[in-house]
This record gives sequence, structure tokens and C-alpha cells, in this order.
Amino acid sequence: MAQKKEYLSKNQKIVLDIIEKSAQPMKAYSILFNVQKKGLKAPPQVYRALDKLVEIGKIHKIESRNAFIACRNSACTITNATAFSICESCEYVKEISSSKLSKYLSNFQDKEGMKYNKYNLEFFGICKKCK
Amino acid sequence: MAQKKEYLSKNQKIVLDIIEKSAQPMKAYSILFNVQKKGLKAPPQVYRALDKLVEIGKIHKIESRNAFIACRNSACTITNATAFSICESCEYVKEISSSKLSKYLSNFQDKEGMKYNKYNLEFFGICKKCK
DNA sequence: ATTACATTGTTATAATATAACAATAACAGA
DNA sequence: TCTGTTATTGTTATATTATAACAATGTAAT
Ligand SMILES: [Zn+2]
Ligand SMILES: [Zn+2]
Ligand SMILES: [Zn+2]
Ligand SMILES: [Zn+2]
Repeated sequence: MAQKKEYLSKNQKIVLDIIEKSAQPMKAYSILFNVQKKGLKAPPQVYRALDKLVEIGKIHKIESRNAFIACRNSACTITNATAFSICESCEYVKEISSSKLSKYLSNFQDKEGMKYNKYNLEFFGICKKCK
Repeated sequence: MAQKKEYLSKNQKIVLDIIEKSAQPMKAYSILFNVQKKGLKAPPQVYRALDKLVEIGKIHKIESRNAFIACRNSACTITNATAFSICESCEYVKEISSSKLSKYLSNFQDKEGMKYNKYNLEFFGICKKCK
């Protein structure tokens, strides 16, 4: 995990850094605002970095929120099997790392017997704090 | 299913109609273009209808694609447990109706024992045609 | 008729994301 | 070193997706 970071470009490091420092998902334009002091002034600079970081699995996109969160699931070397829980009240997001769940979904076949190489699952509910 | 439609408003019916006629997911602005001849001229008119239709489960949003598809899963009276397969080559989308899968996910508990009242799952792969 | 409430129409704008191209850096082979 | 090649960065403009705000109209109960 740490090694991979060595190969990141300058902008990729800057963007990853800010996301990793955030406990919760960040939106692209909030990232942009936060990295402007570091010289990244325009959306494409941020989006390019985000694309790459998603591709190599250092971060994940929370699709229903258009936001990006650092991967902290050590089992998540793969970028193609992601699961999250999202609190609909406070928007708290947590990556779910359940080998049972990922096994189940990775092996899932539809009615035609088709298997999939990738999935993204988002659970919604009310977190403990909000209850 | 048919009854519910009776209670839809004019704009909701128009928008649902165009989505149901489409075999595949439609984007909001494509819907807008298609309903302009029916008098819906501005985005809010379409987005309001979409919001309502999603809420009552007549359509679903494909989050990773920002697109909307009619629900054709008769078991999907619930709007809170959705699963789709998406072809990454041709973008073909199909709603998955597997009672086994939905049972598994509805009963899923995370490490803290928390259960969720809602989920959305998107599988990605290459469909038969594209292979 | 009056109130209340839902729906619609309308304009403007916010938020998210990409196209296109120029400039610079990194680097391998001649 | 020079040179071609590729990746990365910088920059401007624009496309795409979505909502705020408020006025107008419709619907139905009292
Ligand atoms: Zn992860
Ligand atoms: Zn919460
Ligand atoms: Zn459905
Ligand atoms: Zn396909």
C-alpha cells in the first residue's frame, strides 16, 4: 500500500493526501478549494488525479454522493469490489470489509449464469450516533 | 403496479411514459428533450417528476451513470433494495431480481451488528453480446 | 368564497465533469 | 548531449447534471 504511493505523480500525491486526511468523503470542488494553495487551480487537475487514484484503488467514489473517500480496507487491494454504509442522516460513510460479503458478491451469478468482475454496493441507514 | 399510475400527476405520467418506452436507462436531459413536445420545457419539471417516480419505485436511478430506468421487477414493490448489471462495453443495463440476493443483502449486518433498510448494488461486466 | 395544499411554469444559477490544446517534465536510446 | 517519445501538468472554455427561488395555476375541503 505504502509503496504504491511512491509512484504517484505530484498532483496525485497532493490530492490523495487531502483525501486521506479527511475522515469522510470529499467532493471534487471541495478538494479543489483545499489544494489551491498547493498550486492546483483548475478542475481538470483534480479530476485527473481522482481518476487515477480511483483506478489504482487508493480512493473510491461514493456514486450516490459524488464524493471520494480514501480506501482504508487493507483487504481491498482490488479496486473492483467495493461496499459502503452510508448514514442518511449525517452522511457518515464507512467502507465495509466483509470477506463473506465480498465472496458472496464476487461469486454471484445472474439468471443467465453470468458472472461479474466488478461491483459497487451502497447500504443506507441511520448510524448509531443518529439513532 | 398499474393502479399506482392513476395517482400520478400529468408531468409524472409524461416522464414515466417516456422512460418505460425506453429499453435502456435515459439521462435527465435526454428525457427533457423528448418531452418538450409535450410542454415540459425546463429541467425542474423533469427532475421533480423523476424524484417522485424514484420515491415511489416506478423508476430507479443508475447512480454510476446518472441515468434512470423503469422498474420491471415485479418483486420490486420496494424502492429500497435495488440491484443492476451494467455492461461496461455497450452500457446495457438490467435490473437483477434474485430473491436470494435480496434476502442476503437485506439481512446483512456489519461488524457492529448494524442492519440497513436500503441498498443499491451495481454489478459491472461485459454482456453476452459484447463478448 | 376562503383556505390550504399540491402541482406546474419560469428564470436563473449551482454543482459536477470533460474537451481541447499548449507547456513542461521525465526519460530512454542514438 | 541531443532527440524523439511519453507522461504529466497548466489553462481556458464548455458540457452536463441538478437545484433554488418564486410566481401562477389547479384541486379540494370547509
Ligand atoms: Zn477499499
Ligand atoms: Zn448518522
Ligand atoms: Zn425495481
Ligand atoms: Zn454489452
